[in-house]
Amino acid sequence: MPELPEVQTVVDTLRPTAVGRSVAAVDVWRADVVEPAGVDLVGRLVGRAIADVARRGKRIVFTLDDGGRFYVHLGMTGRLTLDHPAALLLRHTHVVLHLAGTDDLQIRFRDSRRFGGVWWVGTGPAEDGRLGPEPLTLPPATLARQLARTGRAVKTALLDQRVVAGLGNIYVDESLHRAGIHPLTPARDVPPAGVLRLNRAIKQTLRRAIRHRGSTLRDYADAHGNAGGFQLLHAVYDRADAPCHTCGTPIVRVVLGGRSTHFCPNCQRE
DNA sequence: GTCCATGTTCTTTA
DNA sequence: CTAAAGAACATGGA
Repeated sequence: MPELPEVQTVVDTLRPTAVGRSVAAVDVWRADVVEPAGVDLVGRLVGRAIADVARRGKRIVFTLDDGGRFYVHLGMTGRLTLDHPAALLLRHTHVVLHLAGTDDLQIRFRDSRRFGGVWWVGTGPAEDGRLGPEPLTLPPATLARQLARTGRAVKTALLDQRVVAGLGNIYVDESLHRAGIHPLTPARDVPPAGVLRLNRAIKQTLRRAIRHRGSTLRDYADAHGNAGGFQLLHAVYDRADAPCHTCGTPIVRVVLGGRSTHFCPNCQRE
């Protein structure tokens, strides 16, 4: 569910309230969503202040005032919300951070499928060695280099977080449509002009989605519980058989790498 | 009961 | 090593 625009929106709605606040208590209702297994999250967090909340790829990275870091990944159905203590504790709420202060606000992590979780990173250098470059600041030459490394379908390559960090099924389909590139094109066969268009398309698509606070198809909500609005502006995702907004040709849905893939057969030629 | 789902990782197979 | 395909994880909605 949550891809870069959704994660960025959560960070943007969480940061103003969370930064500078101390953690008064931590409830871990399900220890198996916390990694590495057995880490003392309560001991690491209680009494510390939150110095920063940021995004890296699809991760929501918290930095503490002692340099300690942990991140939340929302998986498919995860939510990270700010709640008043009186708010009903909903089913599948796994971790609750109690913030110090007169309002006793809480940051709650809730995830029915539990593909997401909380990862304690520690105080060492940022451990994101497996993540590729950030798409919003990606130079075209870097994208070209990343794509040249593989002959997989460009759609599959862009879903690989080691190639570019933050894109998921929605925004890969949307970006390829905007760039006029067929999703099955082998990544290394995308011509230089196509890489330039793709680089622009990815940035434009993501910025526009962030402006509309992400896409809510089912579960996604920001830290205040509000849904996004970008799903109403999708060009191809979840629009199989509907007319392409550009040319009217029915959008095609195929399965690629086990993921549904949407494209316009007229605007995106092989 | 069936199929599908915005993500990631592992196994199998080539 | 590459990479494709499939399964696995766990839950809920249609």
